[in-house]
Amino acid sequence: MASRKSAPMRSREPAPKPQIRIMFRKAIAMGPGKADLLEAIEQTGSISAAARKMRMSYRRAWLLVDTMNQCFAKPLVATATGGSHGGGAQITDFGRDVLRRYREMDSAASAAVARQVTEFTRLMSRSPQQ
Amino acid sequence: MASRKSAPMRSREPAPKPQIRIMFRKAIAMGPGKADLLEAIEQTGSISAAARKMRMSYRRAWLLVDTMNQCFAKPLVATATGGSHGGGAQITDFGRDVLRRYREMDSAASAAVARQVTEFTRLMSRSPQQ
DNA sequence: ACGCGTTATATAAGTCCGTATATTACGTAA
DNA sequence: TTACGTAATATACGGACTTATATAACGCGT
Repeated sequence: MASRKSAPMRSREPAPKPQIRIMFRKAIAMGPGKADLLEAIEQTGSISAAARKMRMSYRRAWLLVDTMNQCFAKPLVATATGGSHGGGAQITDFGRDVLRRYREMDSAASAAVARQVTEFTRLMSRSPQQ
Repeated sequence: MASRKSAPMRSREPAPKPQIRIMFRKAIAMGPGKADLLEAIEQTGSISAAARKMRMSYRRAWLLVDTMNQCFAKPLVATATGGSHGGGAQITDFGRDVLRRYREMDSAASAAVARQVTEFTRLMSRSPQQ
């Protein structure tokens, strides 16, 4: 038998949804994961707390923030070391603007294909793969 | 210094573009790469020739086809072994319909966010990262 | 002075994805 | 019967990504 690595595992219901990814050269400047991370940083006030909330390693979260900050004209996240709580991170006004624009694009794209996605779903498999 | 794996390498101009990915459980049932592979199979008549054309291994192309065929209600690609040319693969009528619908969704989503993407581009970095 | 929590960085280990390669099965043509 | 090109499958290897872990720097509170 083949290794079947590509076979879809049963995990959750089919949820076809368009994804918006803003590419900058070879890097993903903004996408679903980075947008969620930005919101988590805004809510928690630090990269490490956001990472814990999103169940990812601090290193990965830091790299995602680093990529975002480098891809855009100005930082989306401002960080500080030391202080009463050891430091922290906050989303900048510029970052809030980028996030808002991204969410708007995501909504617009989803709305534009909503009906087609529904029709598409009917074409997909129902029986569990062996 | 950090490993900087996430830093964007200079390769080509920024080309922000929304990507449509149709998820089926944890697998990508249809996306840009699979759509292109379907077209290559249609043009060449075999998985192996399509793989060569797309500069990917036969194994990868076969796995992508396997995933597509398992994610949908009916096969998108029909294969045959043996015969005058050793066999081959062809896109089914169902596959053509899925591909057409996917292309339509992709166009609709791109058109819906075209202007916002243009504005977004202005927010991105211009200087090459160090 | 010391402790604390975070940023920032380095290193090691494991996982996942991809290519490369080899093998078998298959059906038609010569 | 043999040769041929492809599908289908298995294994090994390498690279990229992810986590885990450790360490240093930092600045404020006690």
